[in-house]
Amino acid sequence: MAARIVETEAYTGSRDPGSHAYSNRTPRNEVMFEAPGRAYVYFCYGNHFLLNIVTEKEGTAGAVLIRAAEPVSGIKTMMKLRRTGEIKKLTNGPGKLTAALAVDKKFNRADMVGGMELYVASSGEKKFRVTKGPRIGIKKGLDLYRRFCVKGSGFLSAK
DNA sequence: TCGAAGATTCTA
DNA sequence: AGAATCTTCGAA
Repeated sequence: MAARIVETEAYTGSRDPGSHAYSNRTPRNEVMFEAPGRAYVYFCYGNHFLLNIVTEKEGTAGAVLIRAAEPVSGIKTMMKLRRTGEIKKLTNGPGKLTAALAVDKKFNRADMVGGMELYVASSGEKKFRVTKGPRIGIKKGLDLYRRFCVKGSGFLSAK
């Protein structure tokens, strides 16, 4: 299965109050300080996994949260995993996205560049507009406009 | 060791 | 609008 990422949010380390890596380096956010291109998967609210991609060089905390995507292939499988028949609800939220792609804790720290099971690749597309705005679902760092989405996509997160 | 908070989602 | 649900972190 594959999906086209349409919405992301950036989280940096020490300067970003909304980031997990803001205060201290802990076992959980450890991955954010490691080599770029890794996956940072984190379990939240007792029910949901959230998928991030580490972006900054080793030693500097930074990651990009994948908030929403547009299903491209393997849609049947995703519907099974998500238990819904509506394509638009398959991956239009960070927790839903991980459920649809079967991403869980075992992918934490996984290589997303050269990885086999989970990886990111360029679609080659260059004709789309990106809009930015305040991030969603957090209470700190709202003054930082680090949410980026593909303008006009019908697969953006619900909130 | 305990309590509180959290980058969410679904249901009533 | 509110609950479900559980891991993680920081304080005691």
